[in-house]
Amino acid sequence: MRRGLFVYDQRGTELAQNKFYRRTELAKFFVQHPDQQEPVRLHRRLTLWIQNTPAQLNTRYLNNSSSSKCRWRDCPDPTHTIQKGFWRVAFDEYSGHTTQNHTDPYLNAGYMHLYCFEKAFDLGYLIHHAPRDYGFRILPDNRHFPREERNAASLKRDHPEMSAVYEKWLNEQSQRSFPPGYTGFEQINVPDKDRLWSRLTEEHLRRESKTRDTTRKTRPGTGNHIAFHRGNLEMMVKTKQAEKASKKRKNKDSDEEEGGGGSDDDEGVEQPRVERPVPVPKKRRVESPLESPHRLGGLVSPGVESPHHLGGLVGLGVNNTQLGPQASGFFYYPVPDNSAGPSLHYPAPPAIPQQHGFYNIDPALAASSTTPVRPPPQGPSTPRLEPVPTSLPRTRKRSRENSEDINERLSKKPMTRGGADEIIVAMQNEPQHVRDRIISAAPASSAAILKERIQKRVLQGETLPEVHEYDFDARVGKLRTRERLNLDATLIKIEKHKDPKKNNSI
DNA sequence: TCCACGGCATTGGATACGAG
DNA sequence: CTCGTATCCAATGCCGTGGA
Repeated sequence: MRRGLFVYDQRGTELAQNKFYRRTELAKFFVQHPDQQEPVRLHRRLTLWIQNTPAQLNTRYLNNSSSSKCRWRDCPDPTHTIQKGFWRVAFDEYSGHTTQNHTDPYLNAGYMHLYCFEKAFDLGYLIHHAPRDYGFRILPDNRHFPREERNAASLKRDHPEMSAVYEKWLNEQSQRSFPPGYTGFEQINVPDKDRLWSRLTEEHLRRESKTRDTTRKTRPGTGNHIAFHRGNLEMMVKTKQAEKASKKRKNKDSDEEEGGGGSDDDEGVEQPRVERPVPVPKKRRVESPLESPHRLGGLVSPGVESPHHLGGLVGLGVNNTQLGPQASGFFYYPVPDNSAGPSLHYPAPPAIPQQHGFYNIDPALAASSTTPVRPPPQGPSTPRLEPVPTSLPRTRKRSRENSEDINERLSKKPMTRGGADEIIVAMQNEPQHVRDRIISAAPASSAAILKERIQKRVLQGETLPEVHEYDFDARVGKLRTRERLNLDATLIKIEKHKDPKKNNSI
């Protein structure tokens, strides 16, 4: 087995950024992880959650928006973005822990569009048979987390009726029959209306408030929204590409007109335009025909793809000639909500070693770089107050992050003198334009306190940038006299309240 | 008081463009 | 070439308003 196929990020939690996988590779990941036998992976209990794509949770991921990319290499979207409104599948390798909320439920090994999953695999078959045959589960995400206010990824987030849609679709799947040796990792041809992504999207659109629909329609825009593509990722991508090509064409036309162009028009005869080819994304390897049955005859055969295309699985012992349902139409139904099938015994998670937050699955193994340790959530509410370490080279990104953190501090009212001192330290490593940006975003009252503290520290002999190097006056000047007096009085009160012994000492 | 509705704000992704 | 910024667009959340 090829080592290094599933490389994790530095924290060992998530598949490496910008790494995308072929169908066969994903199947390997689901069925038997290359490192399954290693001690660090003993806790691995893979569950694929069918879920909503939550909004405003990028800060919860390890690598912001990179974490939530679709991991299928042949995803129709060249950017692999799973946009809000699309359904997705989360690869939760440690579901025994996340379900109990002992680990952060938003830190998963990876994600896929549900659209892509259904295009790449036989979802209906795998939901029923994977627990017994392959040792992983596929479940609708209906979880409630004890330590979360809500499950923003829940299938039922917007409408509880989504569960019924899922159940209905699942029941329909049980009517299907399969040839011997069927693995479920085949690509199948099914009309869109019979895909789960379509059923869920249609129900979602049917149940959404009129307001949302009206808002969508009245907004200026291209119209390539969910009510148009209805969850069809390929349609969305193609429409977007066509719009882009059209826009470029228009721009080119107008440029030519402005520059006295149009001379090479064919005698005024209107010719059908040829769309410009959409640029191929970089670093995307050209696949061999064997890897994609679409390239073989243009279409997947109406039946199923030969399991031989899944050559990698044969070596894993998951060629399903023995495991598959010998009696066509037989379906194995082990998966009511949140339960495990008979072949899946998920042990109770270890005791929680701390009152709050999440914990590492196996602290003893945390030192290993490949340990699947889930770090505490990178909550947006935890501002970094330290200055950027001087050992790291200063970059625009770091400066921006630092200035954002400082601005967050500055926005907290009222600011104390101690707080102002911390911010001054944090700003020291930043160049003037960054300091200006911080100050310009600060409330006038906070800027006033900062100015006062800097003046005091300079007078005490500290080597700080001169006060005039901070663009305070624009901010402080906005404070009227009465406001300044009020601020001063408030400040004194705060300082007294914080430390009565030290009051008046500043 | 509750609820539906409508408007606006926020957030995040994509992209073009410019600076270093 | 990389990184940062500005802008546009879509989805979603929040909040005010008015009617029952």
